[in-house]
Amino acid sequence: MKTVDQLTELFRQQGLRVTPQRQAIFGLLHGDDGHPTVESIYDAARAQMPTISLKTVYQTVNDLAAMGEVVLLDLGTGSYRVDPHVEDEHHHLICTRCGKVRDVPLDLPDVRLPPRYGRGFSVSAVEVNFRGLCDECAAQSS
Amino acid sequence: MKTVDQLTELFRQQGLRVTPQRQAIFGLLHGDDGHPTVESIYDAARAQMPTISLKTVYQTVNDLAAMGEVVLLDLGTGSYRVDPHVEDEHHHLICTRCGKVRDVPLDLPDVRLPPRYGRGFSVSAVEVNFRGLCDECAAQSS
DNA sequence: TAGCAGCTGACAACGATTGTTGATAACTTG
DNA sequence: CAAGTTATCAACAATCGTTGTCAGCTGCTA
Repeated sequence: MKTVDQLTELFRQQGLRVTPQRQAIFGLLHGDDGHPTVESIYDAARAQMPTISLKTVYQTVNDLAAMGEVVLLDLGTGSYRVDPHVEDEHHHLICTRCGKVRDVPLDLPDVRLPPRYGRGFSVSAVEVNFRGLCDECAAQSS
Repeated sequence: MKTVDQLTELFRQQGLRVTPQRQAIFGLLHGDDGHPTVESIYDAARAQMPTISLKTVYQTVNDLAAMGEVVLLDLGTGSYRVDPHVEDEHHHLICTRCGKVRDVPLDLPDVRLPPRYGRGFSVSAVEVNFRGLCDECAAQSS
């Protein structure tokens, strides 16, 4: 994830204006190594800037995703997860109960589509999802 | 996918009643080797039974999923895909444009979570998604 | 400093899915 | 075979996450 200044510069280069709201979101994402939902970014942003709207957060996050500075993950948890970690290829570990997501820096040269089954498709990405329970949720589900 | 008669028996064993609507859905799923959406099952069912409701289809599909006779896939295409193929382990090839899904009967003994990254999680499933464009969509996106 | 592109934020729409409800239909007991 | 109980049916509306609309305003650029 780039710094606030780098993202500011990037937005200007793209002809997008840099507002205090957007900079607040940049800062929140830069310091976050998790996979926040848009809603949780919104909550954190409101702590600094009570009038910011959820729409603005969605818009900024979508702009960042369009530039490739962030990835919007749809992992079946009901809402997008914003992944600021775009530098290295990695996969995900997902708690099926609470929705927690953890990075798995897994390099899988062997995970390749057998040519026989790939006919008629041009594959551009492979994603691997490990699903299970995190310790906290496993402890709860007594 | 079990036959209509097998599913009828299974529903009775579970204490669920077998209605004509449910049997129609059983028949549609048994003859389908694709990955229909709930909506498309609804459309097909209405051809036989014009008064069936979408809610009934959802309910029946959820019941089947709870029994493990079907898997509800959330592949980021915006709606569930019903996968009647539960006998063998397999993964999926997904067209990012039209949402078409194809089975990939891939056995991946090597896709295992490195223990180092699995701490604090008990993994119960691994899913591999190959994303790309099917030939029809690739031809369209000129 | 002025002007304007375009962002902000309140509101409502949207699609997919689920909850609620009166009426109806299917199993079960006699 | 008949009656009662119970769960399903299907219409309606709510819900959730996300996106569209639009008037007003703000920050860039000249």
